[in-house]
Amino acid sequence: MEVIKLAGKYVAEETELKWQGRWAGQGSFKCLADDPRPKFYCLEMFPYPSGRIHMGHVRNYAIGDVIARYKRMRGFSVLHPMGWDSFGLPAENAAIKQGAHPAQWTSENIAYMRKQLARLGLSYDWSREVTTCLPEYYRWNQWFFIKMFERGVAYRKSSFVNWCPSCLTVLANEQVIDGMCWRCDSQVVQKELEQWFLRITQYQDELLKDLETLKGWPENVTLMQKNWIGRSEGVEARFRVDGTGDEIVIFTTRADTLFGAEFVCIAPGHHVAETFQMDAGALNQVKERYGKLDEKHGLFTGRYAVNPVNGKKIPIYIANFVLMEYGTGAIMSVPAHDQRDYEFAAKYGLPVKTVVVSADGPAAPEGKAFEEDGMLVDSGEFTGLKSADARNKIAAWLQQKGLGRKVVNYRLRDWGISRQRYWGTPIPVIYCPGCGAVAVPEDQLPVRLPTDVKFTGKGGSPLAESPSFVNTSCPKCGGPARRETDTMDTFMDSSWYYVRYCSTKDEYALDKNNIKRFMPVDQYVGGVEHAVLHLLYSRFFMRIIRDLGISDVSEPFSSLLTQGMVCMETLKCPEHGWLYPSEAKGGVCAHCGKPVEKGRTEKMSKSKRNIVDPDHLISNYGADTARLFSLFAAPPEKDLEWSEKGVDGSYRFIQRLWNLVFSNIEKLNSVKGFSPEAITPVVRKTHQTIMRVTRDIERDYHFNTAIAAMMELVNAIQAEFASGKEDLKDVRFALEKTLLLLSPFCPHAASELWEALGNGDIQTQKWPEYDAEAAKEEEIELVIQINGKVRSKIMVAAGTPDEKLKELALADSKTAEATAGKGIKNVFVVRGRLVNIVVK
RNA sequence: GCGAGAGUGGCGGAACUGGCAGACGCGCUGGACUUAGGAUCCAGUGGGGAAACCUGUAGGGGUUCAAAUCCCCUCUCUCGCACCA
Repeated sequence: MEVIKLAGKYVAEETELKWQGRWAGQGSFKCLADDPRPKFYCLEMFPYPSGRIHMGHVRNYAIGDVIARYKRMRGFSVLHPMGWDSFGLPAENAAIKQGAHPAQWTSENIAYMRKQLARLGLSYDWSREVTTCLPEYYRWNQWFFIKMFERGVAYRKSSFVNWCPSCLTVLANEQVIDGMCWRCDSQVVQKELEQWFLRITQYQDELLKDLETLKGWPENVTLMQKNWIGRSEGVEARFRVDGTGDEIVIFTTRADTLFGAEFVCIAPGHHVAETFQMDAGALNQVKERYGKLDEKHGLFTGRYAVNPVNGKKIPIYIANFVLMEYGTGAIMSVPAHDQRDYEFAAKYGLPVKTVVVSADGPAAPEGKAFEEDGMLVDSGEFTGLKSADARNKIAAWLQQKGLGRKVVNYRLRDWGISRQRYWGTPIPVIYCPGCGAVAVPEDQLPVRLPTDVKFTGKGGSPLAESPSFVNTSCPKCGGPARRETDTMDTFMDSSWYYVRYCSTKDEYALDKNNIKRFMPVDQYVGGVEHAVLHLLYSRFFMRIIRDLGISDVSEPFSSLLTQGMVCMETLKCPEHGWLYPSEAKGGVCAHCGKPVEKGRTEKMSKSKRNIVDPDHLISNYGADTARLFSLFAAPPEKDLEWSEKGVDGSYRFIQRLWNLVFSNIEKLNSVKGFSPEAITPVVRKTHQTIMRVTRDIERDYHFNTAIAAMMELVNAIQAEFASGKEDLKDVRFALEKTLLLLSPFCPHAASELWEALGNGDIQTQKWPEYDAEAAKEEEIELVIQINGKVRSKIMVAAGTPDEKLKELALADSKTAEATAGKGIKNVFVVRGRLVNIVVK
């Protein structure tokens, strides 16, 4: 090893394995709850164990690891755990395809990926590892479910659900994207099933309001949650159905347009629709187009509704664009002031009555509804009021007459958690013919997944196929009973795992003291794709945990960093389609020799084949390079474009530093223990670099500029050596500080070089301090502008007063040249930087 | 359609509260050392020009002594929501 080093060749693997072995052996990253130092909880979103990590993981975990290591050096007791979000469909699909049991498939994947993470040198406390598919974890999912069931937060109802005919399961609304399954892109259909729901809507106001307290979250994420919750204030108004005793309750946010209602539209599933005698075929047509975006379809019911404000009889339509799930499933249609109603009225030849006019601004363009607020006309006693005022007065009027009331509506719906799948947490409920749905008693938890299940992939819940699982006795009356055979949405698992990490594997899962010690998470790092799903469910769960008296915390994640995607150029062969980079060497297709077309840069994905395998990357360059490049190529929140050449650059930087140390190792070690005697340029640069790196990390983790600063310093050190006039004490000082700064980014190389300088373990070192005085330049370059254009630059002593700067600038020969014959109108001085002379 | 964000060299990206545009890296050009170089080191590198100098941060206008940064308009791209009444 020594020989290799002296030959000036940086060999990453050897060094990295050495340090990884040492850290593991010493338990370097164990976090103890009774540590007297202040805590810092640094968390990255745990992965689904799909088999191998991808570059997105590398980036995510590199970011988190730098933060964890930096905070350790800053004197925090850092909790930095890792685990596995290990329930879910792929394991089951693999079982159907390959016959391996999901448990086996999953644990093999975990074993492999754990090694991959270790190979990256990530500083995790593995004694807290969480694996959600293990009974010791998922029993707590069941426990939470029971607690929610007892409190009425978990409940059962029959409802139309989003059904993916390919995955053969129910999807949450959040998992339906443009009418397609989020996982397999199949068209989602509606199916009626008995389902378990969690009453997240009970917390909707709080979840909305507390978004304001999340100062450490990116605004776009809180905004997405806000829109998702979708609070809107309006009124419900009751429209009597003429000739029957029925009523249709509509919801509107525009009570000011009530006098302009020309018809009423109800959703195809609305209960009043069933009372009407209608052509079944025509009704079915509307139903088929329900929720489809293309065109509006309606069916006149032959009935009329009575507008409560003016007694006007208006036709009732069943319309495909009215959603059953939102509001009351019925609307009043005001074609003059709502674009959708306008289009509907145009299609079916219905009247358009204007009741709001613009006070001063422009009227609506021809063929469009006027949707702005304005002043009321033709609205009885409310005529002449402004919209906002009218909304209040009309609402009050309705309320007083018992014809309506003010309401607040939410877009958010309760969370359906039932899944007709095997590889998830069994829902701990027993159905007894006498007692109904009964929760499994706590002391009988966990309800384990049975192992005698066949994976056919055909319909229904696999658990129903296991008689030993299904048949049981009622916990209440002891009579024969059946178990619930659905399993839970896997988002349950990830909604509270961060709480589980607060205790080690051996400790009680919900230890209050541990949770108090570590919660909330100080820094959470993950992909923006979880902006609503996982992050909203977690916020909901934390409140459940709070209300169960386990914690005082409401918000689980104080600060959130959403890292950008890892992208790469796509390559395409006209004949063979997408190509891996290795199939396109030399710009031609490896299969047919045709020139390769370069496509646009897109998120790395297997289907587009624009991927880099972390294993290859690490075996070619090492973990330090992989980490360094993922942090250097872009700031964390932005997308990162992967570039092989860029990786070379990062590798070369480490190598340069490495060579700098080892080719001067004896000289450097001859001054061990000495400090610089004066503030020489390289010493000053060192202080400046510490300042910059610290600032860049503290300011939203701008690692890319922090790394750039370190590169500058290394370049400066190199120049010192190259000059042949280096002061050994100074360069040793500079190198040591560089290694300390670099150690969170490239921990292995930094450790090795630190040790080579005779310094022991860098892990135990503090983050370096800088001396602001020493960082100050003695001389500054004063920029002299004439009329805003740079005309000259002169060196002046730092701290020169403004008056003197002005004098110097005016005395400058180039200034004289440029101002010759022109009168000086004004002179502006920017302290210590610039003088701008304004001439005629 | 609504909402959010972004547009800077050949490329990824810098530029703190308006004050030298292009840090750092890649690429490229020239040179050194070499049997060799896709290694390493040195120098150069926004565009135009021999030079002084001119010009330049998507496009157009404005504020200012001074604008990538602030204001208005236009264009393009990315993301989120999308018949939510």
